[in-house]
Amino acid sequence: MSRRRLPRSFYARPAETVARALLGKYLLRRVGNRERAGKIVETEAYIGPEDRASHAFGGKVTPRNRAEYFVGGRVYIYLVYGMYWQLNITTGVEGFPACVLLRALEVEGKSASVARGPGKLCRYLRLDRSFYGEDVTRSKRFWVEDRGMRVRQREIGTSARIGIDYSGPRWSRRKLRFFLRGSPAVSGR
DNA sequence: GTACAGATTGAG
DNA sequence: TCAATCTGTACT
Repeated sequence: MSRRRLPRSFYARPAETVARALLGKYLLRRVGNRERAGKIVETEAYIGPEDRASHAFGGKVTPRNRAEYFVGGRVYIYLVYGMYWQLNITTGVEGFPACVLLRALEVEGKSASVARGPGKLCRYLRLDRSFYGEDVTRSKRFWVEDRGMRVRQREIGTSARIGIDYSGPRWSRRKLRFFLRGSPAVSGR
């Protein structure tokens, strides 16, 4: 099986494009001499300073969200509800705040629910604050691989993003969530 | 300093 | 339906 780490150029595109393109790719996490891997089946795009649902709405910069402005291919991770980590990978160019939220993985040989949902995804891959700003194009402990899986457009479902009702009708309804139709690991209540 | 809500989850 | 649990942010 071909296993190619995704290069910087993959992430140097609009968040919406990258969010779609990440479906069917694999997240790899090295823990000691073991690896944990999972196929990405659900993502969301946060597309820039005009996106009311984004932590960087209006160009806001804080200690927590500054990584969202990093060049495409770096980790923006933060804690929600005081207990769950949320993994994002930045997209586009340095200085423009856009990213993709990784919401669910399908893990071979494991229950479909093991990494179903952004909090559980981070728990399964053991990702936390120490990965803040990690460069996934270079990191030895965390990266994304293309294993040659082809995803057809019609296999991709879209919907409004989850949990961002505070962002107003225009942005909360926009279809910036992407998922592989039929995957048992896709979240949703 | 204090109050409050959040890109969620699992129990009841 | 609700509480856990804690940080960033707004406001006193």
